[in-house]
Amino acid sequence: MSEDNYSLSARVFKKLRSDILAGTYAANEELKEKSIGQELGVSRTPVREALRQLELEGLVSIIPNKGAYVVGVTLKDVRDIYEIRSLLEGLCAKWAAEHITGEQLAELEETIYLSEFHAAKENWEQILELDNRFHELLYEASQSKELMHVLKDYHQYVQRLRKTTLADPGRVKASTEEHKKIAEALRRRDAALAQANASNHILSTISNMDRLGWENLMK
Amino acid sequence: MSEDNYSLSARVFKKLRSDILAGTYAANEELKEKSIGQELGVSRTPVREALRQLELEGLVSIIPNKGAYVVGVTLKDVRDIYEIRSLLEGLCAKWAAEHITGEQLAELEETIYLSEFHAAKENWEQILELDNRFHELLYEASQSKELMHVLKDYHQYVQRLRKTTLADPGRVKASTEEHKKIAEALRRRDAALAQANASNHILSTISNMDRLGWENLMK
DNA sequence: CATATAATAATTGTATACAATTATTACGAT
DNA sequence: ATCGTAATAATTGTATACAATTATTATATG
Repeated sequence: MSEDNYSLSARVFKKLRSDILAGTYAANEELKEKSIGQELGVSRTPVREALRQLELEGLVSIIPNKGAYVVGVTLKDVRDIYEIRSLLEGLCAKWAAEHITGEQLAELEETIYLSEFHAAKENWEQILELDNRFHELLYEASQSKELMHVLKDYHQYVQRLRKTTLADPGRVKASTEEHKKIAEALRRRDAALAQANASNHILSTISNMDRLGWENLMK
Repeated sequence: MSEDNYSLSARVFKKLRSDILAGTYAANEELKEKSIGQELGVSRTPVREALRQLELEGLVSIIPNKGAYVVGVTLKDVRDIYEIRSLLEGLCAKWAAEHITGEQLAELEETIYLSEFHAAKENWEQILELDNRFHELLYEASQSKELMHVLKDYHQYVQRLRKTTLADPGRVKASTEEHKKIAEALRRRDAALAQANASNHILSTISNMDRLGWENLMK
């Protein structure tokens, strides 16, 4: 397990979440506190805390006095989440249009500029990082704690897929163009346009995945 | 604390969440594991598990090795959540239009019928229960695990306010009419209309709260 | 052989003990 | 008196011990 300075609970939580999302465990597989603790070299206590958190995330189902079971993430789940995100990223952009600062706008445009730079060199890691940064900036600019909270959750959720989809030159180019349109609308303070552009941006991600074939993406 | 057969962790979680949402604790107030455990007559273990869960819900902020602090729910938070819900309940109704069964539709209409009955008698408790039932039925009919998950979360979140707003004869009547419109659209399998009606239903709840004055609602 | 039931083991739930970290107090130097 | 620092206390983090519950096995009975 990673050797950073997070608590054991937090590390177990991250590890399990990542493994579940990566499909390491079969759906409905039982997660026994003892065995997981042994695998990760920790006691049951941090494992229990992690499992309780995963239950709230909906990745694990806990039956009292019985056990914790993996709730698999299906293709439909991911699709639904993108549909939900489409609406919420739209709302986020709308609110961002009303609140974004010049500084934030400049940062936003910088991520676009850098994306084009790294796209030419096919630096997929940096591109993914910049894409994350773009969206996180929008979340902050929305000035809504609640919206930021739910969107960050979903963002984590689909992180694994994003790695695949953003390693495609064609999609990166299209995605960057969509980011540009969002930024333009924000600069014009056109809330409705920003909303539509941001919403469509997520919808076109879905189309792209349809094109690539979800089955491969989900492995 | 309630004497049902849930685990201590679950009971502490519910109690703390309810207290935080009810404004029992001041914003940024520190929640010490020992004192909370003593108040509730349990050890630190279930308290810790509850606090970790509340952190994920965004109701508590945990600083490693320091402590857990209450994240207050502001008026703006609640407003934002209703805006978010407006979009998601719309999406939910759209999907429900595509998947709802005759049986579910019948149940939905029954809640409307019973609401009118209890409205006449001003049985606020039953009305709230029926309103909950109406929305939960929609969640199920959407056939989307993810949408159901997020909507149920928000539903819990604003539960306290709903008690107040649904104890107003005028609002109950209007709300029931809106439920009727949603059900009608579902019966016609008109997804777009169902979406619009459900979305507007939440928006009119916001208007109603504006009318009543949020300050009073939040106490 | 199939089934019911008692005995045993395994697992989760909770409390407590100890370790690590942070907060508070006491005390001395300037 | 103020600041810095050591000593002490309080709090969180983790592991372990014990209790309660559930699962498994063994055994008896028809």
